[in-house]
Amino acid sequence: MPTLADVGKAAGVSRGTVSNVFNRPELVRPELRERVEAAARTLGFGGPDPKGRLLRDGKFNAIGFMPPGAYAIAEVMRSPYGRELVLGVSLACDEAGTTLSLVNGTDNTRFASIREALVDGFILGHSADIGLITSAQRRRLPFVILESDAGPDINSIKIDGRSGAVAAVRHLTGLGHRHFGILSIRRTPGPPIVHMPGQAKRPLLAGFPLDDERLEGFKQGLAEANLSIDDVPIIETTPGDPSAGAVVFDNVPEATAILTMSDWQAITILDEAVRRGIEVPGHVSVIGFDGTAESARTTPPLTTIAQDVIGKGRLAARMVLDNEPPRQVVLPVELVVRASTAAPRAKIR
Amino acid sequence: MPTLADVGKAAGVSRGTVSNVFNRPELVRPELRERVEAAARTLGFGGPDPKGRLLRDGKFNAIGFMPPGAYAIAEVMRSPYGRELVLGVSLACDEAGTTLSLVNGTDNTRFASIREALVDGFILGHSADIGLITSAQRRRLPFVILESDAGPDINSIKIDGRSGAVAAVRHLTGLGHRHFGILSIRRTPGPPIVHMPGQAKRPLLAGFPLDDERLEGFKQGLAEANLSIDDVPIIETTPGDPSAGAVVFDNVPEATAILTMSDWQAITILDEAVRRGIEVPGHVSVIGFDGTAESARTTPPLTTIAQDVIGKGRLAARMVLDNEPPRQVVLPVELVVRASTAAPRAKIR
DNA sequence: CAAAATTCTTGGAGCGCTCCAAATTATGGT
DNA sequence: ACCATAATTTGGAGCGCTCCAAGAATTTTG
Repeated sequence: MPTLADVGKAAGVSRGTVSNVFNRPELVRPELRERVEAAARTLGFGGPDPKGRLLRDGKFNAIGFMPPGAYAIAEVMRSPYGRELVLGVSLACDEAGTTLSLVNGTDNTRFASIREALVDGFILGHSADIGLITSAQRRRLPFVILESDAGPDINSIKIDGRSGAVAAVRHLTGLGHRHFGILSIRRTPGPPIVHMPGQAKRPLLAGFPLDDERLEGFKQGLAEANLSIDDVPIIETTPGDPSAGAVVFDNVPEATAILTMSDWQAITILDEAVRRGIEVPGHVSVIGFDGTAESARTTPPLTTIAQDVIGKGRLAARMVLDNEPPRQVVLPVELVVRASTAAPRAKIR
Repeated sequence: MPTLADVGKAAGVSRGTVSNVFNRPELVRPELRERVEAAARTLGFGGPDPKGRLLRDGKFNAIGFMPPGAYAIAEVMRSPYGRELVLGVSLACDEAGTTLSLVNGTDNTRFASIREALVDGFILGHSADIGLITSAQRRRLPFVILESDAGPDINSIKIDGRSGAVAAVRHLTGLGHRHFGILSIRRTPGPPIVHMPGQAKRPLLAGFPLDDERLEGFKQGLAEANLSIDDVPIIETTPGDPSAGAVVFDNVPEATAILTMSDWQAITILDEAVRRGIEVPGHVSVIGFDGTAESARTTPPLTTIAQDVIGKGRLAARMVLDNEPPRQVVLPVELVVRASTAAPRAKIR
C-alpha cells in the first residue's frame, strides 16, 4: 500500500503537499496538483489512509451499541423491540453524521470488546453486570446504560416498568380476570423454566433490574385485587423461544389471562393459540409489553404496555453524542388497549 | 489522557513493560506487575488506547454496511427487507467476531464516507452509481455490491429478480387476472408518481438495475399472457410511503391484481384496503416481493416472491470477510402462495 | 527594480501503541 | 563462587497522517 510519502517521492514533492492535494486542493497550485494526482494514480494510491488521520485527531466519529446481557447483535436484530431501539439510535446517528458500530461481545469477550471498540462513546444494553460498567468507565468515554439505574454518576435511561406492569394487571383484573399466567424472560440460554405455585424458589429476583421491576409490578397489581403472585404460575423462556406459547398453554390451561414481558412473547402465544384453536381474547386474554409496531399488526391486535422505543434509542444516542452531565431518565409507559384482551367468559374453557 | 509512557514513568518502568502488563501479563514478574497496575490506577489509565494498536496492526476488525442509494441507515432499519438483510450480515459478524459499522452517507457525503470509513471491507447496498464503486475500489478493500452486477472483477450478489417478477405475473394470469396495476419504487425523495397508460415517458428504465429487472420481468410475464405492460398503470412511491396504498386505489380502481416491488409496499396496500373496505383477495389480489417474515404475518398472509434475505446478508458479509477472488452470485427466488391472491371475481367490483 | 506582500511548499513533531532484538537480571548446577 | 541458561525488561523503529511554523517562490507595489 503506497503512502503519502511514496506519492510525494514519485511526484517530487513533500508529504505535506500530497496531503494538501487530497484534503485542501485549493491550497496547491493547479499544475503541481495535477502532477501529484498523476503520481497517485500511477502508484494506485487511493487517498490518505484513515488510520493515520485517526491517530492524529483521535476521533472515531462513531458510537458503539453493545447488546444487553450476553446477547449477540443478531439476537437484537431479531426482536421487534431490539430493532426499534437500534432504529432510534440510528436515527440520531444519521442526524449527527456518526457511524453506528454494532459491537459484539460474548460472555467472555465483552470486556475486551469494550476496551477495544473503535468508538467515541457507548450505549450499553441493560445489564446487571457491574463489571461492564467499570470497563466502560475505564475507557473514559461517554456512555449510557439502558434499563437499569446505575447511580447518579452514570447516564441511564429506563422505562417505568413497574407502573407498566401494574397497569397491565389492573386492566385485566378490571375486566374480571382472576386466573393468570406470567410469561417471563429467561436471561440465560436454555429451555423454558416452569415455576408452578407452591414451589420453593420463585424467580422474583432474577437479577435483571428490567425483569425484576416488572415482576414486582405484576405482584403489586395482583395484590391490589387481593390476588397473590405466589399463586400464579411463572414461566421463563428466552426472548425468541418459539415454544413459549406451547409451554404456556401446556402448563397453565386454567389461566384466562397471560401477562408477558414483551410483544414478541405475546406474539408467540398468539401463534400457538391459532395452532390449538384457542381464541384470543375469547378463551384467553394476552397482553404484550413494549408497544412495538408489530403489536399493532397481529391478529388480533395486541393490547400492550407501550413505550417509545424509538425515542429511547434516539435519546440514548444523543446522550452519548452530546456528552452532557450524567442524567438518569425514566420514561413513561402507557397501556394501549387493543383487541387481545377482553372480559373472561363466564365458564372457563 | 495518560498514555503507556506516562504510566511507565510513574512506575519506573518502560513503555514496553506497561504494554505487557495489559496485554501479556504472564510475561511480567507479579511484583512489578502490581506496581504498574497501581501506577495505572493512580493515573486513571484504563488500558492501552485502541488507536495506537490500530495504527500498529492496521486492522479495524470491522466491516461497513452502506445503505443503497441515498438512503440512511434508519431507512434501512425501517424496512422489513433492510432489517433482515442487516440481520443476516450481523449473523456473519457475530460468528467472525467482527464489528458491524452502519455507515451513513447522504448524497454528498457518500464518497467521503467510503474514503474514511474505519473498516476492513464494505457491503454496498444496490447502486446504479459507478462513482461509488470507484470510490470503494480506491480504498483497496474487499467489498461486495448488492443487487447489481458490476462486472467480473467485482463481488456482487443479486437475486434473479426478472424470474421472480415473471413468476408473480404468471401466478396471477394463471388465476385469471387481466387487469393489473404495478406499484414500483421511486428512488428519489418525493411524492408518488403516477404513470397511466398512453403517457409518453414510462419508467421502464429507472436506472436502478434492481427495479429495471423486475419491471422487465413484469413486462415479459404480461406478454406471455398477451398483455402489454404499456397498458398497465405504474405507480412509483418511495419505499416506506404510507400513502402508497391510497394512491394505488385512487388511480387504478379497475385492477384486479396489484404487483409490487416489496412486501412493505404490499403491506401498505393491505392496510389501505382495510380502511376502504376492499377485500383482499376478494376484490383485489396483492402480491409482495422478498418474502420477509412480515409477509407471513399479515391479514391475509401475503403471496410473495420470496428470497433468502438473511442468507444474502450473511453471504455478503462472508464474502468481504473471506476476501476471496471476486464472484458474481445470483440467488434464486421462489413464489410463495399464501392468501392474498385468488381468482378475480366474475364481475369487477 | 528592490522591497513588501502574497502564495506555495516543506519537513519536523507528534498522535499511542506493539514488535522485536538486545540488554539485563535471576536461577540453577557444579 | 562462577558460568550457562532461563526469565524479564528495555527502547528503537516504525505504523500513516495532519498541523504548523518557517522557508521558498512568485507577484504586487511604490
